[in-house]
Amino acid sequence: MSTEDKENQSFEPHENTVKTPLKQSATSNLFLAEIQPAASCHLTTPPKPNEISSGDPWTPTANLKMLISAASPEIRSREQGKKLLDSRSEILEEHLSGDEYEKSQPSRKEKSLGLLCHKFLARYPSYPNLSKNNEICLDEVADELNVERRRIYDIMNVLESLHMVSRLAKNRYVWHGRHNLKRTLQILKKVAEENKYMQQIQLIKKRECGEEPARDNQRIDLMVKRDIPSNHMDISFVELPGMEFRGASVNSRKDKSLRVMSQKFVMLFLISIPQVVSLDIAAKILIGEDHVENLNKNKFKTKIRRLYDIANVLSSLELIEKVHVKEKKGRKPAFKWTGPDAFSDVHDTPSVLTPTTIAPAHLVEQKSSKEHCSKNLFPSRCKQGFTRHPSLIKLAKTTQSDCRKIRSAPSSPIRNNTGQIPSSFPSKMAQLAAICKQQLDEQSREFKKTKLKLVSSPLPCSLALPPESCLKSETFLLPSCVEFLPLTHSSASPPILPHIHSNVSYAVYVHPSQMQLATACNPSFMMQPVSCANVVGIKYPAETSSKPALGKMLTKGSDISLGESDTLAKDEGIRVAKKQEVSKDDCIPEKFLKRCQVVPADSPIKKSKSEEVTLQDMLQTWIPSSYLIPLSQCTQLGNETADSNKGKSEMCLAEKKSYSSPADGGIPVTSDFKAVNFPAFHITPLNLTLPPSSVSTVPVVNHTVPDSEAHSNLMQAPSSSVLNFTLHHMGQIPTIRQMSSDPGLGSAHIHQGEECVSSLPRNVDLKEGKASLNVLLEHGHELNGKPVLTVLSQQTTAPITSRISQEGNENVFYIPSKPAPVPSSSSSAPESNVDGISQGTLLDLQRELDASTD
DNA sequence: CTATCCCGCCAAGGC
DNA sequence: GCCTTGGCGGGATAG
Repeated sequence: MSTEDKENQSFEPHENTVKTPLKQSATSNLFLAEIQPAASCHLTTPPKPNEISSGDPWTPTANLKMLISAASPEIRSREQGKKLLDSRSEILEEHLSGDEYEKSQPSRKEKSLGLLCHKFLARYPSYPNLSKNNEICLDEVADELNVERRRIYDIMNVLESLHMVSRLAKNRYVWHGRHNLKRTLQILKKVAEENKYMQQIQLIKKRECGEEPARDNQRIDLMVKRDIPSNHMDISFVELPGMEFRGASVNSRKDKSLRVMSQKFVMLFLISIPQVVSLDIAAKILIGEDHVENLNKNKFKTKIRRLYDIANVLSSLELIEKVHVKEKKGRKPAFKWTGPDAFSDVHDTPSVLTPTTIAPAHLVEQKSSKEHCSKNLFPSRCKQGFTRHPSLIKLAKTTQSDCRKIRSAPSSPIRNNTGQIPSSFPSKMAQLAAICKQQLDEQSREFKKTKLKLVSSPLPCSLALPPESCLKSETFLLPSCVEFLPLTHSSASPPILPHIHSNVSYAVYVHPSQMQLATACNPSFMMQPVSCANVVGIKYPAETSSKPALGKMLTKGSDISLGESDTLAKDEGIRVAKKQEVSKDDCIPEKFLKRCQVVPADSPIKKSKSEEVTLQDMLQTWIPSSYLIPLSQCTQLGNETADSNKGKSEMCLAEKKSYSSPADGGIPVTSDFKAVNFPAFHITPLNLTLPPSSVSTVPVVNHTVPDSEAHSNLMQAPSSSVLNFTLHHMGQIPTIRQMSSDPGLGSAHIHQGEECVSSLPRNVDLKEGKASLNVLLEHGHELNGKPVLTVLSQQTTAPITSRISQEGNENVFYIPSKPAPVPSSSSSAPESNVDGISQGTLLDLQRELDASTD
């Protein structure tokens, strides 16, 4: 805590604050001093004057402390800090009379857990940038807030119960903010319902208010146990799917009762109507679940104490607020839920709980997560701790390994990115500061949303939205910002596809790995990377030419299954121009193989033909990390699209969507969309000098990749591809027409199964390109006369060398392969391959295709 | 007086 | 054995 912290706070003039009435100022200053020891000395006062002052005889404890301090430098430094305060205390004591001194002590309130939590929360944004380092070092926090670590643990446990933080390692947590909150609440509510908490509450209320007011707690306990399904007892910590394993290895304690208690407490609110829970009822319910046969007053008292602790934190989170309920006996302390509403049925809220664009295999994994969750919730009567599903241990290790990798990357603490409240505030001011801080965060987020809209980068609309509302969305999304950064890096991203408009041509960006994966997993779906651009032609089945469902496919949400895609592949004859010749063993990640196993190609799940299998389904299934790039109307995007999508994107943003990465090994992850403008350097591979305005019109949402970290994020590559692709299309990049071939890329482009080539290309050397483009053309024909798919990928570093040509009436287009790249270049500069398609090429292609469809 | 909850002891368990 | 973590309850303070 230093001056820099003050500087980035809007509460800078805290000096004035301490000029409050004298009596208050004493405490205030002390309070200030307590959390800001570096502050001017005249304001500082010791928090613990009675402790170990130099003249006092040493108590055994003090002696021990000294010994410990001597042994551990860290502790020593901590103790020195304390001593400093203590010495200040002495000094102050000398100058103040006993009475004054007592008054100078920070009041109990100023040391409350709630206030501490406020201060803690003020340090972090409610909705942090998930791609940044959001680590929390407990030592630092404790130091800066000038509290014992013990108190921080209390806060962390409650926050952890809401998945606002997760344990990363010893002494380290990750701040998630409220990104997970709604989802957590939904899960908790569902668990509460399954757990019949409502009945328990009613039962206890009946006991209290009814004919047996004097029932002893034991009797109630027995009643509850008898009336409530037995399997609810000993609910373990409710994990959030996708977060099960975070730091699991360091979650040594199996009985983190505060976390569990906190969750249960929250559950009570979520299922209560009205959402008011009195402490004693909560305590009784919580005790009841703990098999406390020998329930006694002390147990109850202790429970109440803990509930106060939890309630304080929840109050700081503004999830509950203190109220009093009046009863016969008088008024009882209670709390009212003021947090967001949670819809209990997770199935009904796919946009939140269920990935909207998940691949089929992921559904299976998600189910596993749910099972895992319920396993923890209902651990078959034996007390079960924080356990890991055995089948996912390996994945967890991978994830953690990735976590470590990420953590090892240069990063700085986020401490200052939101500013801190100057600690030198009276409690009310500090609370106000915390609250204002949160509001500012909110405003900041709103501002980002607005900005996002202005750059015409609409987000994918919620599945809950009527598809029509998104039909005009000319945007596509880059990989979603996986909520948990390590996962983001470690796994393929979920496919975030735009709402496909049948009248719009699309290109599909496929991540190189996905290219291989898709072909490996389903041979019937072949893609051909066309050289530098890795343009892959996908033949869309003719049977689906009447695709009314293109726009509504998103409504299927999580129902998208392999079966659909498989049906599509088999029944409707997906064919691909070429199959990339790749050794599966070489390039198929284990995860994906797993997926393939989980969902065999012959999946019996089939959909009736009446139910349209859509292009998007197909993509989601086989190219989970693909992105649709609308080819048409790009030039109109600037205004119309932005306007038409303004509201939609807002709506989309309003709800925190969670998507699961289909390729992350089954660990569902959530994502949060954020608009990030293309950093200028994304364009650099082309050596373009684009005015910001040009970039701003690019209807691209590139989230998760902060500019500063783009270099380390795999997902940034698509950005450049996409951007340049769009720029090509928009004609902002001069056309380069070249013929080339691409023997490189380590993958041979074997032209096979090409049934649709109706004419030979002018340049025989470019059969590969021809095949690919031929398919492309077919796409156009079959989707309302528009070309639909061009699959872009990026694996090369060679410059743009492609060309499109038209082959008479057949409209056979070429995107020839590029010249053989330098073998070693394939891994050097992924962005430079952006140039895969010549600038005017796509534009030309579009024009020609448009013309051909007339 | 009750309500509230700070405080820190001390044990569990990991390294 | 040290350290982190957190259960726990005494007892102080607020109302």
